[in-house]
Amino acid sequence: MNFQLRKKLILQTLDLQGTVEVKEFAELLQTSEITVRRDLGVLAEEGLLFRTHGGAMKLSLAQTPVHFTNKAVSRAEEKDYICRKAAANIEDGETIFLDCGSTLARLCPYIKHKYIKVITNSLPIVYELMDTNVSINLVGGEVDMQRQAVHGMIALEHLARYQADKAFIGVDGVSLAKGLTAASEKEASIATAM
Amino acid sequence: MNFQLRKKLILQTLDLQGTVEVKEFAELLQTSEITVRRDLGVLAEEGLLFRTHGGAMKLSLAQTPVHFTNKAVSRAEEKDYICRKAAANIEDGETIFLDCGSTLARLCPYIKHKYIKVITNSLPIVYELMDTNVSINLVGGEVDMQRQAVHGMIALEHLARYQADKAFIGVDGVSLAKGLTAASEKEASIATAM
DNA sequence: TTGAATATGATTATTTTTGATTATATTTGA
DNA sequence: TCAAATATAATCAAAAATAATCATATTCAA
Repeated sequence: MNFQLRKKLILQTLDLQGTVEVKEFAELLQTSEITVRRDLGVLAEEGLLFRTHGGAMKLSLAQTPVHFTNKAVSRAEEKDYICRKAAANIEDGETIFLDCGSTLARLCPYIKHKYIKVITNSLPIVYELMDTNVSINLVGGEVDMQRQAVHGMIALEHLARYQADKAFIGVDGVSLAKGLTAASEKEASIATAM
Repeated sequence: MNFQLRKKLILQTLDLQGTVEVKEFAELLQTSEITVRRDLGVLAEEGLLFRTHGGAMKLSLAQTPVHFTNKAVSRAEEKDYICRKAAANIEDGETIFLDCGSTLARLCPYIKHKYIKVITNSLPIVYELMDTNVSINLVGGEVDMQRQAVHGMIALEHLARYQADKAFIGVDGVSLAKGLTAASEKEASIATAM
């Protein structure tokens, strides 16, 4: 019984049962627990399963649905710094465009007490600004579940009907040669429209 | 039964029932109450549920303002009955309008597995149908914080551009003399447009 | 055959998970 | 408002799983 075979069996069982246990597998494969652990470790490293205490789970089982409030933000400190700087440029009475994205969502705590009008396509922002002084205009159109934002042609048309004092947009890349860049046409078109 | 599995079960039950109790779950999961409490604590920390005394609540139920929550709990059984009846009339492939309101929001659990297209102005509905098979078109316009819905002229214009197979609308009153009535012009205009 | 590379197993610390216990806080009902 | 009932937090201890380390086999090539 070599690694390849064990790997195959582990993944097969996982696919069938959803979970496997180290003990159970050590017995089944006639090997030691530490070997099974090592196998699971390698497979987890390869992204083929989710390692748990005492065994492993199928990836699809381990994933929890993404919700508005629960996004583990990377570079949180840097983003907060940017947001404080941005918020300092927003004054009462202004109308501002807010793009979708994790950085922009973090802007909310800094502006929620201001008497401003926000036009946005981002659902997390709408939720963050619920029950605050900010009045919100939500861009309509197709809801992109993954990005938790509204996109598409209708959204662009909606934006075209409004005018704001300032726009705060998210970008995925910055370079001297190309300037600001986005990861997809969806995001780029909204940012451009704003 | 490890943490990941318990987590999965807790979230699943929460999604289905809206609330869970520590005692109930300790028995169901064959574990101690303190372990369930710890699990709920972790999940609350991750922003996946709202912790209550003695158990936990679904975020969408807990987060909504008092007004909405109160409406949501009253006559829950009757509303669920209506929703089941309504859901039975929705078939895969259809496009439906969904009005805002507490009754309509309760329809979501019954339709989330269907392959349909929903056009709505209700934010709780968008939230409930996030990460489901349903594709959502969100009506744009002014966000009414109290109703957690989009209203106004732009919303009506947005609606006018779409056509659906069926519309499910909320009403505040029924009488032989006046027919269906709404509590405000805002709600009435959206329902009429749909 | 030798020796290096790899795989496996045993042993021991260390970490994680869980449950028991006691003190504190919250809820509920009179 | 108060007191009983209930739930929770805090602390500790035990059990289980894992990591780390080293030793032993196995394989493969020169």
